[in-house]
Amino acid sequence: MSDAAAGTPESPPPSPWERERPVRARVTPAREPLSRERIVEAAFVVLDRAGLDKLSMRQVAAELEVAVSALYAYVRSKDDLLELMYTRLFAGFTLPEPDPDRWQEQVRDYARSWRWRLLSHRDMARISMAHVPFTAELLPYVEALLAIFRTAGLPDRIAAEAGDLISTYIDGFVLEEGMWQDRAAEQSGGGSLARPDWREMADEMQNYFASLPEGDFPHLRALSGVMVTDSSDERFDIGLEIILRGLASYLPDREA
Amino acid sequence: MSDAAAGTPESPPPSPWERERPVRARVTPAREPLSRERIVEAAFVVLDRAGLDKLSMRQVAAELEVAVSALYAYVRSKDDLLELMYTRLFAGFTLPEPDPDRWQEQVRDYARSWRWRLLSHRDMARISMAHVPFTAELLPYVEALLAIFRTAGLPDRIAAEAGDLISTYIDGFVLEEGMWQDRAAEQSGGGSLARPDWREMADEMQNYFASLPEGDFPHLRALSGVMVTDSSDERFDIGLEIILRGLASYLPDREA
DNA sequence: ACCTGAACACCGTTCAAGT
DNA sequence: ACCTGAACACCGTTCAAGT
Repeated sequence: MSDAAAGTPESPPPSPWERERPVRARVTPAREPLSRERIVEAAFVVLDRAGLDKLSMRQVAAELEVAVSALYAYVRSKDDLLELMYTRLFAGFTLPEPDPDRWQEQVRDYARSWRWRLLSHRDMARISMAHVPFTAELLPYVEALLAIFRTAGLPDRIAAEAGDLISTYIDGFVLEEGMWQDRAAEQSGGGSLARPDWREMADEMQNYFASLPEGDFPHLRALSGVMVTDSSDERFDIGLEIILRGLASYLPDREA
Repeated sequence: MSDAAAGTPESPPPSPWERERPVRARVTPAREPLSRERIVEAAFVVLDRAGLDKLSMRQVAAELEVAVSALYAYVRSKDDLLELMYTRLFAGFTLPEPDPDRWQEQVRDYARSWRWRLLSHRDMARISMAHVPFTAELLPYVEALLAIFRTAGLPDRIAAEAGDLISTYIDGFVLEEGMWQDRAAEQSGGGSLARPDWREMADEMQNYFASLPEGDFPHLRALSGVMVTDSSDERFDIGLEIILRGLASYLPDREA
């Protein structure tokens, strides 16, 4: 049917309740209406406060002071909500124009800032691991990363794998970071307001390794000092460097 | 108190119920008693049938034809059970004596067989990702892997990171494999008896990439043929090779 | 249009009670 | 000693009903 055929042109006739809205007789502060955005926001609040294992639709609803069932008008399922959170973590993220002479630095920058994003919300790496960025909203990021690898001159099969490899590395690394943090938190305090006591845990772990029987665990004992360090930034960069060197080995020899 | 002080020497007096056991008047087949081993076994059965999301203490109990509460005499919690499953996946796993001349092959063998172990049970990679092999039972495996890297001549900081990097890669790769399988299964059948239709899915994904607008996704389009292949074995080996080459770059130059 | 209340079919964990 | 039954405090999701 054409536009002309539809009786009222721009908008459908207002429903009885819509008509009453302009009055704005809100004595009580009248919360702003629900929306996907507000739900996702509340979900992040619950996530940071309680962790992924306690992130429930009911808790999100409570955070919004709304009945649980109300959420389902905006969100298909809990899985859907988690995917929205994953997608939102990319918001405002930018990848540079590929520069073949600086591809390693560009990948390093990407990896570091993606790690920071993951660290900005509790258990975010677990959510990230469970998703694959092949949705319409996220494909541009995949494209931009592949652009860096391909422009650098990596063979196609390597470039295709490189994105996956780097992403898995980042997610996996941050996931583990989170596990140590959780363990430190539950050890030192028990409650939610316990500060991680990160350093104390690293010391304890080093003592654990160092206390192993010499005959059975020579290598673990030897590495006890470097296995668990208090600066995980350094450990992150080392793993990243290993991957970058591996990738670089596939580059056709470049002449000056 | 000494042994002599305790009235009955070897064993405590039998309880009333223990006393009745020798009669063996079992008309009904009388299930063998519960044990950690039996519980873990049942958990694997439930896992393979229903997946991790539906693996519940109640389902495990049902599998054993026992009340849920009975499990808690053998297992501290569901987390504890998952850890036991993780540990059991290592059972019988062996790592070779480190041979500096064959370290790359040794790591390849390790990675491939660990991947096969993960693939032997549904969602096992997700369970693996959530754990760290620093328990008393699993430390020998960590030691053996570190032995390969250190004996090969890798610097300590690199060797310490290498184990983590490889393990994360394997878990992450298999995790993703599982996600594709799940997606293929729910697409092609819906029920539990649906065969994955793996190839069909790969084709569909390739078409998806190939159908993207040329201007916006030149690299994804160019790589559509290699991003999703029907043989993930090959993709696994490529990622592994990238890591191995990166590690090898830290080796002091070896003379012939 | 937008939200609530109640219900359904599940969870993990505890604990008194049975044999 | 070993297990059961019932209870508690939760889940995700649906759907008729309210305004």
